[in-house]
Amino acid sequence: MEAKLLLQDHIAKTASITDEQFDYVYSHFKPLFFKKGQTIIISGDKVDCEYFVVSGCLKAFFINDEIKMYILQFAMPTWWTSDYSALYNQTKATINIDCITDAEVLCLSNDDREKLCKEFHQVEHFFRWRTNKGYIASQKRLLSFMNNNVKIRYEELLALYPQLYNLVPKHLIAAYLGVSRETLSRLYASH
Amino acid sequence: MEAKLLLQDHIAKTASITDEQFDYVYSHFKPLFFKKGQTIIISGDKVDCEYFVVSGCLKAFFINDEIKMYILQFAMPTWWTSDYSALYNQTKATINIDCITDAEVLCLSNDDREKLCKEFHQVEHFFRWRTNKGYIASQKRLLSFMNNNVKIRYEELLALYPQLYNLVPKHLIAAYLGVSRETLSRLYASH
DNA sequence: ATCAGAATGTGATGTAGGTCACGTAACCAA
DNA sequence: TTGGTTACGTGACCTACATCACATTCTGAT
Repeated sequence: MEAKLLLQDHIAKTASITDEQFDYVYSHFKPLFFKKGQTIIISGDKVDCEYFVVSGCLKAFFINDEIKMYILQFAMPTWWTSDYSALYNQTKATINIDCITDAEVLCLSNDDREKLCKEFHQVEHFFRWRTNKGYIASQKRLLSFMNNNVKIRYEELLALYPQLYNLVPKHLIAAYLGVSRETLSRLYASH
Repeated sequence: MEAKLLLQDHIAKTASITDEQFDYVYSHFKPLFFKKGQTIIISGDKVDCEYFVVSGCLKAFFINDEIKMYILQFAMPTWWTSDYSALYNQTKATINIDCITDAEVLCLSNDDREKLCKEFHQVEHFFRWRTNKGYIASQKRLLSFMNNNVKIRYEELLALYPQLYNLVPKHLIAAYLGVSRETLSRLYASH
């Protein structure tokens, strides 16, 4: 689907704004096209924008000791991603975001988001709900981390995102689950 | 501090509303007083409200297999708590909330929150930011879970909430860290 | 004051998952 | 086509933490 329509549909699910209002809102988004492997945010960067994924798949990840990688989020179409901690607190990025596949995203600056939220009550409403869903999902994942072993977490992940299995290399799935690639590999083996 | 003032100050940090507006907003909150050990939400309940802590300390926790407890949140004064997943999705509670100490809370129903958000743009603004901060904190805790061992997580927790050490029993701290009480005890020993 | 139930400490032992090492297969790019 | 990088599997071994068992406070209700 075209970027503009995808975003409009996405917003329409939680907020009612007119076509004219949406045109204005949309004018603040900048379409960007990335190739597989390209970097969007690197740790240490200044972070100005958040990103709405139109197509492709991104990963938001943290690198520890220059060695281990932990994936915070796979960002698929209609998902939003950024280093929100850096974005809202105006600090340097501590995580990285790059492209697992070729990707099209819509970029919205922090200033523009706040401006739009101020101008349109419905836009503020939309962003409240979006964040809310993210918060609930994050709590759920945290609980799963504490409560479930790797095998169950792996099955949960595949149930939630069946596409991932064929889309992203297994060692990235391991990095999302917070487990070594060897352990994940042995999990398959035992079926 | 008095409940009303505490809430007003808390909201004023992110949203500007007049005294008259706040009086109206506040009229939707119901003050509740609980004794140590009392239960606020039990798994399986219908969840209608969220709670703003005025004094005391609550815990939001999950029980697995009727045996193991995992603490999602210690709720201290000016914190909000509820089973947000159940509250927003209108499903039954999957977590419990009870009182670690005597506590005073202000109760706000889901319907009233949505009503107030609709009536006052600034209230919607406030709740967007509150949720945002929660989301960022949750992501940070998730990362810490993946990245750090128990000792570091324990030190992080005490750095963040020094009061906890004397306020809550150690086995609850263990349940927050997602570790057995024995392991936590041995951590102290090694100093 | 007393007694039951929490909370805490500590040893012995088990285990999930990490780390290291090595091999093979797939995928580009020149 | 070839050579290099990335992905993936698998064995041997290690370690952080869980579990179980029991002893020792501490605390709160009668």
